[in-house]
Amino acid sequence: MVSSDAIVLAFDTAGYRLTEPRRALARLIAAHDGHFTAEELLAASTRERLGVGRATVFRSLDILIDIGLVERLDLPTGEHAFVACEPSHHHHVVCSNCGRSTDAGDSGIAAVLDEVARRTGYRIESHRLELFGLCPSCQAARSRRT
Amino acid sequence: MVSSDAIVLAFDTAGYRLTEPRRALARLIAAHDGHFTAEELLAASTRERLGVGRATVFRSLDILIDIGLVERLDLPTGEHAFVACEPSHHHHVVCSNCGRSTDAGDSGIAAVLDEVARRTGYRIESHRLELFGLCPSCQAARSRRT
DNA sequence: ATTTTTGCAAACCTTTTGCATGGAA
DNA sequence: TTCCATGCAAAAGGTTTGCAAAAAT
Repeated sequence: MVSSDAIVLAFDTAGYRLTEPRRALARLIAAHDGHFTAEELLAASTRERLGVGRATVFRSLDILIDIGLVERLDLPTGEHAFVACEPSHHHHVVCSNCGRSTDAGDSGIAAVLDEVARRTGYRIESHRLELFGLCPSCQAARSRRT
Repeated sequence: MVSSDAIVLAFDTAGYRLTEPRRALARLIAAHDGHFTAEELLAASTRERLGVGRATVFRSLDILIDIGLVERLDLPTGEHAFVACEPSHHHHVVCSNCGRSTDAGDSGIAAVLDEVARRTGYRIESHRLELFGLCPSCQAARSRRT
């Protein structure tokens, strides 16, 4: 969970101005505990009459991705979505039912990268790992229903 | 490397009709050894005057993804691209310089999935791993130039 | 003869851009 | 007061859809 303040602070630290639209988006993003699309963010801002324009949503997301506070996801459907995250490691498990996401830590991925480099001769520069599945509470809900 | 014939055969096996546009696309896809976008495929078909329409390109790619002969990639830039692949394992290393792709095998990913499931409690249903880096020949080319 | 597939063009959806205005430093 | 950021609306991409014609079975 990333706090609204952390996002605002990150804008500041990175040398961006603290504007009302950015504060508003920080709040909206922090309020989400799962992934969200740009459109959803825009819709939320419209719903609460925050008056943040479409372009600003995209521009802010770009900045946040740059800063490392938001990560872009590509859902299995091909849709683009985003999740807020701590600016360091980089893997999430996303619940395919409720959309909530959880940090997956390293879990041995570094070793996989080394192994792939060894086998293929490629010099690995970047990677993306996206995991989808049922979170514990959706599993429970599902078995309750059966 | 996937052959044109293998693709045509796969259409047949899966119960789709063997049409001229599909044969043509099979040839074009097999001719690519790196990743390609839908637009590039369309451009290639136009260039060779194969008269395959845009819609058919997208429709055929959808089918091939379904069958498992083509995989959708999301490049670090956010662009959608595709690669032909054997219909089983599922990881590629893509050269960030020339676009060529190579099979990365399993390399311990199954173990990572187990570890993530154990740590997070999620029941992992699917995952996507995309690796980007310099292929051996681009590495060589680069060091030659310095 | 029947059913699938196709090409075309238009519709759609998402993201980006240009530019004058407004706000932060 | 200077420069960055915003909103708007239009443009640009990329993908999908409706439909009548053409091709495969």
